[in-house]
Amino acid sequence: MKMIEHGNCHREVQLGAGSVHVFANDEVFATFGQRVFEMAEHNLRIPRNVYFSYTPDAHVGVGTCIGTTAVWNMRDGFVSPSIVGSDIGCGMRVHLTPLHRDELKDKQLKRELIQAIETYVPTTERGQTSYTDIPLEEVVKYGLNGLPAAYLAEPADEPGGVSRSLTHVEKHTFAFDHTALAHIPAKSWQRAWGQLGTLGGGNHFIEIQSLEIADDNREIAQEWGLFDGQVVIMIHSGSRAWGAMLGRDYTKSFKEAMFKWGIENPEPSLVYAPIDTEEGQRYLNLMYSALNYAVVNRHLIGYAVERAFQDVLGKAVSTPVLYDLMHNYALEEYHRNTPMLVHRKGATKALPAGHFQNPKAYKKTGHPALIPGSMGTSSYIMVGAAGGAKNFYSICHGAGRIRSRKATKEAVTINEFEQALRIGQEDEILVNHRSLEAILDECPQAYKDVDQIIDSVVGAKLATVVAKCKPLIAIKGV
DNA sequence: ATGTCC
Repeated sequence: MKMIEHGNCHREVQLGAGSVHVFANDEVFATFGQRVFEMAEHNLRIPRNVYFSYTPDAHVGVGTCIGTTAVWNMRDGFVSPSIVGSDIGCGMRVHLTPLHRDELKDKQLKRELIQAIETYVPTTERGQTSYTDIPLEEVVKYGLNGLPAAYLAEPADEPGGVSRSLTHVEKHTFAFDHTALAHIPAKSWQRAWGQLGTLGGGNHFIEIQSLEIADDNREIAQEWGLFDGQVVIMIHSGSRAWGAMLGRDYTKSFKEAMFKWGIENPEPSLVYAPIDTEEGQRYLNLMYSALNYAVVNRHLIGYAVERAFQDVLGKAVSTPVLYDLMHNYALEEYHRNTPMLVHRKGATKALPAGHFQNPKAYKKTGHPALIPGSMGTSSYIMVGAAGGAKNFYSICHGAGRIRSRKATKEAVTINEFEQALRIGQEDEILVNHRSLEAILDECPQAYKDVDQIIDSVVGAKLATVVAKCKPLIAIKGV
């Protein structure tokens, strides 16, 4: 394998059709299997690629690895539903609480919190929305701005300003050509309506965590309203069946179009089309609808968790949002003075201080980049560094799987899972599931060591740590 | 990821 070393934690691996930039320390790089590079090689056969990279959490996915950043010029580029991935708009959200972890020591209190959260956020039923008053059409068209005003009642940062719910998010509305919505069957509308504000399964979660501020970033932490021992709410969810349906349908229609155009690729699940085609445009427009859905879905989960906190701890508890951002999408961004389509599949944008693309609230510091660990290990709140420019400001999206779901179920016992959650010990992580059997494939042993992943991102000067988030409670769907 | 093959 031909390789150029670009300095700490950054290698450029040269393959037949182009190069993949890999951001990983030596230890993580050694875990990258041959199939990951084969996938890069196949993805790089998509014409006129401008940039292709892996973050340290990269692992094999359908058509394209999770942990990919792939860039084309808007003018002559390609869009790929496979590089966006199936959970369009999947992402992270953190809400702050005024509580210190010492106020959540009581196990009974934590159990009450779990129960209260589960009354508002269905984790076992598939489509049991508690928001029957919310019109889905407004949500997919206008995102957070499509919600009834009562759901955006969170106070503004400045007197007379707009709700933090609209200012402390990556984007409150993704605008697009709504005529594309006419292609969506009634059944899909109905299913997605029934899922608004629900968590979903797999790696999705609600966690209650406590913060450890990083010494080097105390000023930014203070600016963001973070303090040592602070209890925060971290949410990981996506666009549910709405995005899954679009991913499935467009993979099929792109495949037919590729056949028609005579485009071939050795990767059977990798589909793509020029941006400037009817197929490309229709997919992009509907992808925006899924981004709108996903942002609203996480917002409603956050809204519900606040109600649960108030039920258990009193009405005075308020939980303002810190930030909401995604790690699965393709969006137009300006890089090198050129409009480009940046695909991120399991990759998180992390802009540094002063970058023009930051939301107003975070222009000065850079925006928070929210990185989940696995159940039982820490998550991280990071901030982009100037060195991130070389990777189009992409960092990791989590620990990254090291074992498939099937392999995990075969390799790890319930007892080992319990040990990883420190069940029965002082710092035990409380889980909503009575039996861990149903979520065994989500055990910490299924994931890479998140600290090695973070070390790689910091080592490559892509971002720095603002706070480490230690889990107190983990709520998972099935 | 997804009422995971109506």
